[in-house]
Amino acid sequence: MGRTPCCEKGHTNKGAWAREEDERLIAYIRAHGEGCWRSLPKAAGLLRCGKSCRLRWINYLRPDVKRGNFTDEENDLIIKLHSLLGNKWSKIAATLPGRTDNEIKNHWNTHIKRKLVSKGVDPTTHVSSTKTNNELTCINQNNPEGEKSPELNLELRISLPVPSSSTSI
DNA sequence: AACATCTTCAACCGCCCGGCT
DNA sequence: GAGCCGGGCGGTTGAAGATGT
Repeated sequence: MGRTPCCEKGHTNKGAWAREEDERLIAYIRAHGEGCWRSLPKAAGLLRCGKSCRLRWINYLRPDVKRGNFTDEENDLIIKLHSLLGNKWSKIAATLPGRTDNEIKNHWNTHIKRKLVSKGVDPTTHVSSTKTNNELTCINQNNPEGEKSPELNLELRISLPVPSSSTSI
């Protein structure tokens, strides 16, 4: 309550981005880099709020963003990370180069979640629904935080990005 | 062919956190 | 230490396209 909105009141565009808006945003960021999102729209001549620009750039326009076609390896990794981290989409995205938190979140909600349910696995707890109540009780006692299902026997390694020739810019 | 229903995903909303004054 | 501000995050919405009847 009482919090000022993220951008000045007045007419800002909402909804889908027009090609011209994309081009303006790309051109501005190419020229000036990612700076202050709040002042960017005005500087770039866009009738958008800063948050909208940031989201559009990060999820769609960034040159290194990979879109669609999640591989089996990526799906497996997302499932493992979700069992460890829960809905920490940005953390999960950080381990998948070129993937954004928004895309992973969408992919989880539309594809992976359903896949797990069809296999009888609870997508929230990652516990198989075929477990008996006793088994579930044991699991919960071993894992009061509910962060990780022991039976998953995860082998997860998170490593820093390898400095490679792919350093663009 | 026309309409209804379902699915997908880009984008918005509001809250939280951390840096700055 | 307190308050403000901007950035970032996660949940949710709704338009557009796909599929079913």
